[in-house]
Amino acid sequence: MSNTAQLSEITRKWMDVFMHRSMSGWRQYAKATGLSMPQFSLLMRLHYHGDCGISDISEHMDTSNAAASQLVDKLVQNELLERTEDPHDRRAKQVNLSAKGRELIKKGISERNRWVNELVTDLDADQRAKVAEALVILTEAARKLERAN
Amino acid sequence: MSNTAQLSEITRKWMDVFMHRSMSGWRQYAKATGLSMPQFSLLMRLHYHGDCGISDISEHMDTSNAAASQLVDKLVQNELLERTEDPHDRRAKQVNLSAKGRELIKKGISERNRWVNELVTDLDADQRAKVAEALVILTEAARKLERAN
DNA sequence: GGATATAGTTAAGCGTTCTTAACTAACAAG
DNA sequence: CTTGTTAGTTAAGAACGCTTAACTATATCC
Repeated sequence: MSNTAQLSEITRKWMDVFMHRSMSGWRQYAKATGLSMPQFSLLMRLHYHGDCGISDISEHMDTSNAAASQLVDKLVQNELLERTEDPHDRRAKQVNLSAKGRELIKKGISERNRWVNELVTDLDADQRAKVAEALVILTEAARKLERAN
Repeated sequence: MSNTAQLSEITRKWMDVFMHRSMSGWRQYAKATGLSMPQFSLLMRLHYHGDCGISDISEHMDTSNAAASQLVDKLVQNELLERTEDPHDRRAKQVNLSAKGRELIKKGISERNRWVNELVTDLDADQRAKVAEALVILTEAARKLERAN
C-alpha cells in the first residue's frame, strides 16, 4: 500500500482542503486589518527576511523599484515599517517591521494556527502522535527543498 | 512524548513553512495569469461553490452588491465566468466558471500540488506511509470541522 | 578628479476595486 | 392592482498599486 499514485491523491485532497481554508482565512484577516494584498505580502516577506533594501523587495515581489518604494512609504506612514539608512552604503535603505508591524503579523499567524489547533484537538492520542511525526517529516523536507533551490 | 504543547509547536512550524510557500505560490500565479487578487479569490470561490448569485458572492466576499456585480462583469468579459438567468427567479443570476475559467483554476491547483509532490518524492517508503496516514487523518478532521460550522 | 553605475524617490497617468446613491426589473402580499 | 421588497446594474468619485521617466545622492572605477 501507499504507492506513489495513492500518496499523490492523498496530498491532493489535503491541499484542496488546506488551500481553501488558508485562502479565505487570509482574505478575512486582510479585510479585518485593512491591509491590501501587496501590503500584507510585504509584511510577510519582512517577517521572514527582514533587514533588506528596496531593491531586494522589488526583486522578490517581481515589481519595479518605484512600486516597492511607494509601498514601503505607505507602510512607514502607517507605522508598520521602519526605514533606516544602511550605514555601509548611504544610498541604500534598510527596511524592517516596526514593533506594531511585528505585532500585527504575529497575531495574523496565530489566528491561522488556531484552525490547525482546532483540527488536532479532536484527535485521540494515537492520531496525534502520527500527525506530529508526519508534520516533522514534511517540515524538514520543505526546509531541505528550500535550501536546494 | 507528543503532548499538546509539543504538537502545537510542530503544527506551528508546519504552518509557517506551508503558509510562506502557498502565499508566494498564489502571488506568482496571480501575476502570471494577470488576475487581481479579488478576481482570483472569486474564481476560487466559484470553484468550490459554483452556481451562486451576486448576493451570495457579495456576502461571502464581505463586500457590496455593486462591487460583486462589477467584479463578475469584468470576468464575464474576460470569458472566465458565465452569468445566466435563474429560471426560478428572473431577477437573480447564476454565476459559474466557464470552461476557460475552470481550466485556469485547475492548472493553478495542480501547480500548487507540484510542490507537495516534490516534497514527498524525496521521502523513503516508511516516511511516505506515515505522511499518507497523517494527511488522511487531518483531511478527515478538516471535513468534520467544516461540517460542524 | 571626472565619468559611470547604483539605490532610491518623486510625479504623472492608467487600470482596478471599492463605496454610495439612484435606478430597473421581477416577485410577493394585501 | 398597488405597495413594498428583493436582485442586480449603473454611475460618480475616492483610494490603491503599478508603470515609465526624470531626478537626487552616493559609490565605484579609471
